[in-house]
Amino acid sequence: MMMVRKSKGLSDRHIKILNFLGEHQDKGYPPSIREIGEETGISSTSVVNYYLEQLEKWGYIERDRRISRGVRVVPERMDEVAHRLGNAARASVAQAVSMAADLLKIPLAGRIVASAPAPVPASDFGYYDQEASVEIARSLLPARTKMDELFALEVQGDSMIDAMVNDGDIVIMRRVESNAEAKNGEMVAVWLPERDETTLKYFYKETNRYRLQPANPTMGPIYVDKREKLEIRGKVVMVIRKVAATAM
Amino acid sequence: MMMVRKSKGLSDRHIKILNFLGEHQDKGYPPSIREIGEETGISSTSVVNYYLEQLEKWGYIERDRRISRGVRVVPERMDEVAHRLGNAARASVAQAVSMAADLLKIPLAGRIVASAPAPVPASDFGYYDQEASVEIARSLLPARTKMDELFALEVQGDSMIDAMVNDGDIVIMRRVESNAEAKNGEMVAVWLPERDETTLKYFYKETNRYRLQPANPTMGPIYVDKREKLEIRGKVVMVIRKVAATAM
DNA sequence: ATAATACACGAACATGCGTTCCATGTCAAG
DNA sequence: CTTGACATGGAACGCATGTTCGTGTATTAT
Repeated sequence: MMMVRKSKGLSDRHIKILNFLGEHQDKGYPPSIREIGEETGISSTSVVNYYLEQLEKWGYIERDRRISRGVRVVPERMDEVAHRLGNAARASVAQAVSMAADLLKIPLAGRIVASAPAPVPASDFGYYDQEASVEIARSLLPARTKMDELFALEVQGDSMIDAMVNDGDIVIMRRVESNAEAKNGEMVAVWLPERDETTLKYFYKETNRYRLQPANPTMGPIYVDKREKLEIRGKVVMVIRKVAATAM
Repeated sequence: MMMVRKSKGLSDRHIKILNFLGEHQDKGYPPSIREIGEETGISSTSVVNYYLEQLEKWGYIERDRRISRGVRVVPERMDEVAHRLGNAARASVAQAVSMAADLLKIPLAGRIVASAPAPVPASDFGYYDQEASVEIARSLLPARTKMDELFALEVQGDSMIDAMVNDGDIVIMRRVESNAEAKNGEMVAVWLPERDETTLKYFYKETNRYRLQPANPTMGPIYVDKREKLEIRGKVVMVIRKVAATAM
């Protein structure tokens, strides 16, 4: 009689480690044993090594013992684990697999209008149907941008001219989980529930208020008292305008 | 502000190192200084370090000094060097795996300012081995766009706000051979020699004058008498704005 | 000729980082 | 209760690797 081996292994710690390895690929180099331990709450390097040896034996990772940070995930086996990871992790893993892609397919989440909150894809969006998507060369984005944080919106109406954005423009946005993620000086899409208004503005947190600065330098800022509700729907990463002949 | 580096300065050893860094990516982790030295025929680690510092200063690689093997190539800069490498190397370096016709590499011809005629690439430029280019997904452009007609300009200064184009924006343009090619309602870059002014406007030919209509609907048109010189430098196809946090 | 640069080497040094060994805790089988 | 396979920590050890420094050699400007 053998012990109760939890149905072939992959404990919570295994998962955490695999997850971290996947996410870490963006950095361009693998993590060290100590970094893995720190991230996964394992204090001893020997324990991390213990798990890495198992993962290697089971074929989830490959290691090069002669070398610092000589560890890498085996992409084929990652799919097998994907359902036990968060979606973000899955995306980062999947991205790592086809890392050669110079072209990012960014889901088009909907339209942004001044009079309604900007649509934001659910953070747990399963497989984004590429029905509607915008393709962007990776070279246009800051290095190390995670594609699973990005989505696109089409601007409707010309009420955002103060942001130098017009009807038909496409804004590429990065999802934010909370208002706190927005740093001063970043351009964000803000929803002001009490005014029923969405605008694109540079965001500045001041003492007792928020300052929302239009991109157009000839226009003045608007101020929002901190007691007023304010919801940041995303950070603006890029604006694309397809210029077509217009009849006037 | 994006500066373009003269390809001068990249010695044979720089190239070799970049090449090796690119090829080594397959292994899943970056090489060590000593490995780089061994591969490129440099016996001293300090010399390798010497070159890595230069490459970092010039923006070809990024380093994390705290970390072993903490070096990574900057993909955007790599294809700039690709033509100096062999084919095999190019594949691994530029990761041109899916470099199908999905991605257009548009030469960045220079800058457009209000006070000078917009630069236009020579119509006979066969090889664009320019260091500077912008990559655009073909899906963003109208079908059947000939890529050899396209070029890109970076906007300098905020004097084109009336066209909803600001400092740092990139405009993708289509070359025109003569003024006659511009049709009513198309947005063009116009050079007005008698006023020493370049502007981006919607173009309309009227009875005795040209009407140049700003993209911003809140602003009025300007009129140019047909006797005045007017030179159309290109048609605007697309405007791209990379939004970055700004300190204000 | 002298001085200033840019390149190049190799050795010494300081850390980074993986490995190994030992102690401890847990739990189920005998 | 004892045993033994696992799981976990912690610390020491030692090779791996980046950094610094002294020195040497061309090339070019003064």
